[in-house]
Amino acid sequence: MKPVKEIAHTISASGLKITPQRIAVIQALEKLEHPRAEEIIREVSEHIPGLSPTTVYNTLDVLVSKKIIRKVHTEADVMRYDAIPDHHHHLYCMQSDRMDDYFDPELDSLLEDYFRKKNIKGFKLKEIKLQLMGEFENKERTVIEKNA
Amino acid sequence: MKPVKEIAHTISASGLKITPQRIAVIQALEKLEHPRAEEIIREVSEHIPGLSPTTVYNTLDVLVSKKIIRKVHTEADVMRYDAIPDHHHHLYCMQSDRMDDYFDPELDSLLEDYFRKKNIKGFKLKEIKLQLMGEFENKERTVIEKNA
DNA sequence: TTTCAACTTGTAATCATTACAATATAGAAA
DNA sequence: TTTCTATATTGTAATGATTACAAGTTGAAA
Ligand SMILES: [Mn+2]
Ligand SMILES: [Mn+2]
Ligand SMILES: [Zn+2]
Ligand SMILES: [Zn+2]
Repeated sequence: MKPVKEIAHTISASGLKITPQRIAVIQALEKLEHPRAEEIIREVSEHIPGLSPTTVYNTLDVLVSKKIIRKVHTEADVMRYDAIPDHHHHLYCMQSDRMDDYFDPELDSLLEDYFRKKNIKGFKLKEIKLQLMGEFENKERTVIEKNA
Repeated sequence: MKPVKEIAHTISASGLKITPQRIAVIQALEKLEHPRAEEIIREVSEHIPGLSPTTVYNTLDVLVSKKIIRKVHTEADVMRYDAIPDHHHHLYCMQSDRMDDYFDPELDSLLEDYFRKKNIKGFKLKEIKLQLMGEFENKERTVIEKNA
Protein backbone atom coordinates (compact mmCIF):
# COMPACT_ATOMS: atom_id res chain seq x y z
CA MET A 1 0.00 0.00 0.00
CA LYS A 2 1.12 3.51 -0.85
CA PRO A 3 2.76 5.29 2.12
CA VAL A 4 0.83 8.09 3.80
CA LYS A 5 3.63 10.49 3.00
CA GLU A 6 3.21 9.94 -0.72
CA ILE A 7 -0.58 10.29 -0.52
CA ALA A 8 -0.19 13.49 1.47
CA HIS A 9 2.19 14.84 -1.12
CA THR A 10 -0.24 14.06 -3.96
CA ILE A 11 -3.02 15.89 -2.16
CA SER A 12 -0.84 18.87 -1.37
CA ALA A 13 0.56 19.04 -4.90
CA SER A 14 -2.95 19.76 -6.18
CA GLY A 15 -3.31 22.72 -3.86
CA LEU A 16 -5.57 20.88 -1.44
CA LYS A 17 -5.23 20.70 2.30
CA ILE A 18 -4.06 17.43 3.76
CA THR A 19 -6.78 16.05 6.02
CA PRO A 20 -7.25 12.66 7.70
CA GLN A 21 -10.47 12.20 5.74
CA ARG A 22 -8.80 12.72 2.37
CA ILE A 23 -5.94 10.39 3.19
CA ALA A 24 -8.34 7.72 4.42
CA VAL A 25 -10.53 8.01 1.32
CA ILE A 26 -7.56 7.49 -0.97
CA GLN A 27 -6.37 4.54 1.08
CA ALA A 28 -9.84 3.00 1.01
CA LEU A 29 -9.96 3.48 -2.74
CA GLU A 30 -6.70 1.59 -3.17
CA LYS A 31 -7.79 -1.20 -0.88
CA LEU A 32 -11.31 -1.71 -2.27
CA GLU A 33 -11.07 -2.23 -6.01
CA HIS A 34 -13.44 0.10 -7.89
CA PRO A 35 -15.69 0.67 -4.89
CA ARG A 36 -18.97 2.49 -4.69
CA ALA A 37 -19.23 5.57 -2.47
CA GLU A 38 -21.14 3.57 0.11
CA GLU A 39 -18.31 1.03 0.43
CA ILE A 40 -15.79 3.81 0.88
CA ILE A 41 -17.94 5.39 3.57
CA ARG A 42 -18.09 2.07 5.39
CA GLU A 43 -14.37 1.47 5.17
CA VAL A 44 -13.29 4.99 6.09
CA SER A 45 -15.72 5.09 9.00
CA GLU A 46 -13.70 2.34 10.67
CA HIS A 47 -10.71 4.63 10.72
CA ILE A 48 -12.50 7.90 11.32
CA PRO A 49 -15.49 7.53 13.65
CA GLY A 50 -18.07 10.25 13.15
CA LEU A 51 -17.22 10.58 9.49
CA SER A 52 -19.96 12.23 7.48
CA PRO A 53 -21.06 10.61 4.22
CA THR A 54 -21.19 14.12 2.80
CA THR A 55 -17.47 14.45 3.35
CA VAL A 56 -16.81 11.31 1.34
CA TYR A 57 -18.94 12.55 -1.54
CA ASN A 58 -17.25 15.93 -1.43
CA THR A 59 -13.82 14.38 -1.21
CA LEU A 60 -14.46 12.03 -4.11
CA ASP A 61 -15.66 14.95 -6.22
CA VAL A 62 -12.67 17.08 -5.44
CA LEU A 63 -10.21 14.23 -6.04
CA VAL A 64 -11.84 13.52 -9.39
CA SER A 65 -11.70 17.18 -10.37
CA LYS A 66 -7.97 17.21 -9.55
CA LYS A 67 -7.53 13.99 -11.52
CA ILE A 68 -6.13 12.14 -8.53
CA ILE A 69 -8.80 9.48 -8.95
CA ARG A 70 -11.44 8.66 -11.59
CA LYS A 71 -15.11 7.90 -11.81
CA VAL A 72 -16.04 4.66 -13.53
CA HIS A 73 -19.40 3.68 -14.91
CA THR A 74 -20.79 0.18 -14.95
CA GLU A 75 -24.05 -1.42 -15.95
CA ALA A 76 -25.32 -0.86 -12.43
CA ASP A 77 -26.78 2.52 -11.63
CA VAL A 78 -24.40 3.61 -8.89
CA MET A 79 -21.14 5.42 -9.45
CA ARG A 80 -17.85 3.68 -8.79
CA TYR A 81 -14.42 5.10 -8.25
CA ASP A 82 -10.97 4.18 -9.47
CA ALA A 83 -7.72 4.76 -7.57
CA ILE A 84 -5.80 4.76 -10.84
CA PRO A 85 -6.04 8.04 -12.76
CA ASP A 86 -3.85 6.90 -15.66
CA HIS A 87 -5.11 5.49 -18.92
CA HIS A 88 -6.29 1.91 -18.68
CA HIS A 89 -9.20 -0.30 -19.63
CA HIS A 90 -11.57 -2.51 -17.67
CA LEU A 91 -12.67 -6.10 -17.60
CA TYR A 92 -16.26 -6.22 -16.48
CA CYS A 93 -18.70 -8.98 -15.65
CA MET A 94 -22.35 -7.96 -15.73
CA GLN A 95 -23.54 -10.88 -13.66
CA SER A 96 -21.21 -10.35 -10.73
CA ASP A 97 -20.55 -6.63 -11.19
CA ARG A 98 -16.85 -7.37 -10.73
CA MET A 99 -14.47 -5.03 -12.51
CA ASP A 100 -10.73 -5.46 -12.96
CA ASP A 101 -8.14 -3.12 -14.37
CA TYR A 102 -6.68 -3.98 -17.75
CA PHE A 103 -3.44 -2.46 -18.98
CA ASP A 104 -2.33 -3.24 -22.52
CA PRO A 105 0.11 -0.86 -24.20
CA GLU A 106 0.37 -3.14 -27.25
CA LEU A 107 -3.39 -2.85 -27.78
CA ASP A 108 -3.25 0.88 -27.21
CA SER A 109 -0.67 1.43 -29.94
CA LEU A 110 -2.62 -0.88 -32.25
CA LEU A 111 -5.68 1.31 -31.77
CA GLU A 112 -3.70 4.51 -32.06
CA ASP A 113 -2.32 3.34 -35.41
CA TYR A 114 -5.77 2.35 -36.59
CA PHE A 115 -7.32 5.70 -35.80
CA ARG A 116 -4.35 7.66 -37.08
CA LYS A 117 -5.15 6.31 -40.54
CA LYS A 118 -8.92 6.15 -40.30
CA ASN A 119 -10.08 9.40 -38.91
CA ILE A 120 -13.72 10.05 -38.14
CA LYS A 121 -15.40 12.92 -39.93
CA GLY A 122 -16.47 15.69 -37.62
CA PHE A 123 -14.97 14.14 -34.53
CA LYS A 124 -11.63 14.77 -32.86
CA LEU A 125 -10.71 11.62 -30.94
CA LYS A 126 -9.06 12.18 -27.58
CA GLU A 127 -9.15 8.89 -25.68
CA ILE A 128 -10.22 5.32 -26.34
CA LYS A 129 -11.75 3.41 -23.48
CA LEU A 130 -12.53 -0.27 -23.81
CA GLN A 131 -15.15 -1.98 -21.73
CA LEU A 132 -14.27 -5.64 -22.05
CA MET A 133 -17.49 -7.43 -21.14
CA GLY A 134 -17.37 -11.05 -20.15
CA GLU A 135 -17.15 -13.46 -17.26
CA PHE A 136 -14.50 -14.10 -14.66
CA GLU A 137 -13.69 -17.71 -13.96
CA ASN A 138 -13.93 -17.26 -10.22
CA LYS A 139 -16.38 -14.56 -9.43
CA GLU A 140 -15.60 -12.49 -6.40
CA ARG A 141 -17.75 -9.46 -6.14
CA THR A 142 -21.40 -10.30 -6.20
CA VAL A 143 -24.22 -7.96 -7.03
CA ILE A 144 -25.51 -6.34 -3.90
CA GLU A 145 -29.20 -7.08 -3.69
CA LYS A 146 -31.62 -4.47 -2.53
CA ASN A 147 -32.34 -4.75 1.21
CA ALA A 148 -29.83 -7.56 1.63
CA MET B 1 -38.59 6.25 -39.90
CA LYS B 2 -39.52 2.62 -39.34
CA PRO B 3 -43.15 1.84 -40.21
CA VAL B 4 -45.55 1.16 -37.37
CA LYS B 5 -46.26 -2.27 -38.80
CA GLU B 6 -42.64 -3.30 -38.42
CA ILE B 7 -42.42 -1.92 -34.88
CA ALA B 8 -45.61 -3.74 -33.95
CA HIS B 9 -44.21 -6.95 -35.34
CA THR B 10 -41.00 -6.59 -33.32
CA ILE B 11 -42.99 -6.07 -30.14
CA SER B 12 -45.27 -8.98 -30.85
CA ALA B 13 -42.40 -11.28 -31.80
CA SER B 14 -41.07 -10.94 -28.26
CA GLY B 15 -44.36 -12.10 -26.79
CA LEU B 16 -45.39 -8.62 -25.73
CA LYS B 17 -48.71 -6.96 -26.34
CA ILE B 18 -48.78 -4.21 -28.93
CA THR B 19 -49.81 -0.98 -27.23
CA PRO B 20 -49.82 2.63 -28.40
CA GLN B 21 -47.42 3.46 -25.56
CA ARG B 22 -44.87 0.87 -26.64
CA ILE B 23 -45.02 1.89 -30.27
CA ALA B 24 -44.64 5.54 -29.35
CA VAL B 25 -41.69 4.85 -27.06
CA ILE B 26 -39.83 3.01 -29.80
CA GLN B 27 -40.60 5.77 -32.29
CA ALA B 28 -39.39 8.40 -29.85
CA LEU B 29 -36.22 6.40 -29.30
CA GLU B 30 -35.49 6.36 -33.02
CA LYS B 31 -36.20 10.04 -33.39
CA LEU B 32 -34.25 11.30 -30.37
CA GLU B 33 -30.73 9.94 -30.58
CA HIS B 34 -29.70 8.26 -27.32
CA PRO B 35 -32.30 10.07 -25.23
CA ARG B 36 -32.77 10.07 -21.51
CA ALA B 37 -36.03 8.72 -20.07
CA GLU B 38 -37.21 12.25 -19.41
CA GLU B 39 -36.81 13.23 -23.07
CA ILE B 40 -38.75 10.17 -24.15
CA ILE B 41 -41.53 11.01 -21.70
CA ARG B 42 -41.74 14.52 -23.11
CA GLU B 43 -41.82 13.35 -26.73
CA VAL B 44 -44.28 10.50 -26.21
CA SER B 45 -46.58 12.73 -24.18
CA GLU B 46 -47.19 14.82 -27.29
CA HIS B 47 -48.64 11.79 -28.99
CA ILE B 48 -50.30 10.20 -25.97
CA PRO B 49 -51.80 12.77 -23.60
CA GLY B 50 -52.13 11.47 -20.06
CA LEU B 51 -49.12 9.22 -20.44
CA SER B 52 -47.65 8.15 -17.14
CA PRO B 53 -43.89 8.44 -16.66
CA THR B 54 -44.06 5.10 -14.92
CA THR B 55 -45.24 3.53 -18.16
CA VAL B 56 -42.22 4.85 -19.98
CA TYR B 57 -39.85 3.48 -17.35
CA ASN B 58 -41.63 0.14 -17.40
CA THR B 59 -41.66 0.04 -21.17
CA LEU B 60 -37.99 0.88 -21.44
CA ASP B 61 -37.14 -1.87 -18.96
CA VAL B 62 -39.19 -4.45 -20.76
CA LEU B 63 -37.80 -3.49 -24.16
CA VAL B 64 -34.26 -3.73 -22.79
CA SER B 65 -34.98 -7.14 -21.28
CA LYS B 66 -36.24 -8.35 -24.65
CA LYS B 67 -33.18 -6.84 -26.33
CA ILE B 68 -35.28 -4.63 -28.59
CA ILE B 69 -33.39 -1.58 -27.32
CA ARG B 70 -30.31 -1.01 -25.14
CA LYS B 71 -29.27 1.03 -22.16
CA VAL B 72 -26.23 3.21 -22.61
CA HIS B 73 -24.09 4.79 -19.96
CA THR B 74 -22.38 8.14 -20.26
CA GLU B 75 -20.33 10.35 -18.00
CA ALA B 76 -23.55 11.97 -16.83
CA ASP B 77 -25.46 10.27 -14.07
CA VAL B 78 -28.71 9.60 -15.90
CA MET B 79 -29.44 6.55 -17.97
CA ARG B 80 -29.78 6.85 -21.72
CA TYR B 81 -31.37 4.53 -24.23
CA ASP B 82 -30.39 3.28 -27.65
CA ALA B 83 -32.79 2.31 -30.43
CA ILE B 84 -30.12 0.05 -31.93
CA PRO B 85 -29.77 -3.30 -30.17
CA ASP B 86 -27.01 -4.59 -32.44
CA HIS B 87 -23.31 -4.37 -31.72
CA HIS B 88 -21.83 -0.94 -32.24
CA HIS B 89 -19.63 1.61 -30.54
CA HIS B 90 -20.12 5.23 -29.53
CA LEU B 91 -18.51 8.56 -30.12
CA TYR B 92 -18.95 10.66 -27.03
CA CYS B 93 -18.19 14.24 -26.11
CA MET B 94 -18.04 14.92 -22.40
CA GLN B 95 -18.49 18.67 -22.74
CA SER B 96 -21.66 18.55 -24.79
CA ASP B 97 -22.91 15.11 -23.71
CA ARG B 98 -23.54 14.34 -27.38
CA MET B 99 -23.26 10.71 -28.36
CA ASP B 100 -23.20 9.28 -31.88
CA ASP B 101 -23.30 5.70 -33.06
CA TYR B 102 -20.14 4.29 -34.53
CA PHE B 103 -20.14 1.17 -36.68
CA ASP B 104 -16.79 -0.22 -37.79
CA PRO B 105 -16.64 -3.89 -38.82
CA GLU B 106 -12.99 -3.52 -39.84
CA LEU B 107 -12.09 -2.40 -36.33
CA ASP B 108 -14.20 -5.18 -34.85
CA SER B 109 -12.35 -7.89 -36.74
CA LEU B 110 -9.03 -6.26 -35.86
CA LEU B 111 -9.95 -6.49 -32.19
CA GLU B 112 -11.33 -9.99 -32.54
CA ASP B 113 -8.04 -11.12 -34.06
CA TYR B 114 -6.07 -9.41 -31.34
CA PHE B 115 -7.98 -11.04 -28.52
CA ARG B 116 -8.09 -14.42 -30.23
CA LYS B 117 -4.31 -14.54 -29.90
CA LYS B 118 -3.91 -12.72 -26.62
CA ASN B 119 -6.39 -14.21 -24.23
CA ILE B 120 -6.81 -12.83 -20.74
CA LYS B 121 -6.15 -15.19 -17.84
CA GLY B 122 -9.25 -15.94 -15.79
CA PHE B 123 -11.58 -13.97 -18.04
CA LYS B 124 -13.82 -15.14 -20.84
CA LEU B 125 -14.34 -12.19 -23.19
CA LYS B 126 -17.83 -11.83 -24.65
CA GLU B 127 -18.11 -8.37 -26.13
CA ILE B 128 -15.87 -5.39 -26.71
CA LYS B 129 -17.41 -1.96 -26.38
CA LEU B 130 -15.44 1.14 -27.27
CA GLN B 131 -16.21 4.50 -25.83
CA LEU B 132 -14.50 6.92 -28.19
CA MET B 133 -14.11 10.08 -26.15
CA GLY B 134 -13.49 13.35 -27.91
CA GLU B 135 -15.08 16.43 -29.36
CA PHE B 136 -17.53 16.96 -32.17
CA GLU B 137 -16.78 19.81 -34.54
CA ASN B 138 -20.27 21.18 -34.38
CA LYS B 139 -21.77 20.42 -31.03
CA GLU B 140 -25.47 19.78 -31.02
CA ARG B 141 -26.66 18.37 -27.76
CA THR B 142 -25.78 20.54 -24.83
CA VAL B 143 -25.60 19.47 -21.23
CA ILE B 144 -28.92 20.05 -19.57
CA GLU B 145 -28.33 22.27 -16.57
CA LYS B 146 -30.11 21.60 -13.34
CA ASN B 147 -33.29 23.70 -13.01
CA ALA B 148 -32.88 25.16 -16.46
C1' DT C 1 0.34 31.94 18.15
C1' DT C 2 -2.96 33.99 15.35
C1' DT C 3 -5.99 34.04 11.51
C1' DC C 4 -9.12 32.63 8.09
C1' DA C 5 -10.05 30.28 3.84
C1' DA C 6 -10.69 25.72 3.22
C1' DC C 7 -12.83 21.56 5.30
C1' DT C 8 -16.05 18.83 7.68
C1' DT C 9 -20.38 17.91 9.54
C1' DG C 10 -25.58 17.17 10.03
C1' DT C 11 -29.78 18.00 8.21
C1' DA C 12 -32.76 18.78 4.74
C1' DA C 13 -33.61 18.84 -0.18
C1' DT C 14 -33.46 16.80 -4.89
C1' DC C 15 -34.59 13.90 -8.35
C1' DA C 16 -34.24 9.83 -11.17
C1' DT C 17 -36.12 5.59 -10.59
C1' DT C 18 -39.04 1.88 -8.41
C1' DA C 19 -42.94 -0.22 -5.63
C1' DC C 20 -47.55 -0.91 -5.29
C1' DA C 21 -52.44 -1.25 -5.88
C1' DA C 22 -56.31 0.02 -8.60
C1' DT C 23 -58.03 0.39 -13.29
C1' DA C 24 -57.99 -0.45 -18.22
C1' DT C 25 -57.17 -3.04 -22.35
C1' DA C 26 -55.07 -6.33 -25.95
C1' DG C 27 -56.05 -10.18 -27.97
C1' DA C 28 -57.14 -15.22 -27.31
C1' DA C 29 -61.00 -17.99 -26.86
C1' DA C 30 -65.75 -18.80 -27.28
C1' DT D 1 -68.66 -10.26 -32.27
C1' DT D 2 -68.62 -10.67 -27.44
C1' DT D 3 -66.47 -12.42 -23.40
C1' DC D 4 -62.70 -13.07 -20.48
C1' DT D 5 -58.44 -12.49 -18.22
C1' DA D 6 -53.52 -12.03 -18.23
C1' DT D 7 -51.00 -8.25 -19.26
C1' DA D 8 -50.38 -3.30 -19.36
C1' DT D 9 -51.15 1.37 -17.76
C1' DT D 10 -51.80 4.75 -14.39
C1' DG D 11 -51.24 7.67 -10.08
C1' DT D 12 -49.33 8.01 -5.86
C1' DA D 13 -46.15 7.05 -2.60
C1' DA D 14 -41.58 5.23 -1.50
C1' DT D 15 -36.56 4.70 -2.28
C1' DG D 16 -31.96 5.78 -2.31
C1' DA D 17 -28.03 7.87 -4.15
C1' DT D 18 -26.40 12.30 -4.40
C1' DT D 19 -26.38 17.42 -3.47
C1' DA D 20 -27.43 21.96 -1.09
C1' DC D 21 -26.83 24.59 2.67
C1' DA D 22 -25.51 26.66 7.01
C1' DA D 23 -22.96 26.24 11.14
C1' DG D 24 -18.83 24.72 13.35
C1' DT D 25 -13.75 23.07 12.89
C1' DT D 26 -9.08 22.93 11.40
C1' DG D 27 -4.81 23.00 8.30
C1' DA D 28 -1.29 25.72 7.32
C1' DA D 29 0.32 30.44 5.92
C1' DA D 30 2.18 34.39 7.99
MN1 LIG E 1 -9.55 -0.69 7.33
MN1 LIG F 1 -43.55 14.06 -32.13
ZN1 LIG G 1 -9.57 0.94 -13.11
ZN1 LIG H 1 -25.94 3.65 -30.11
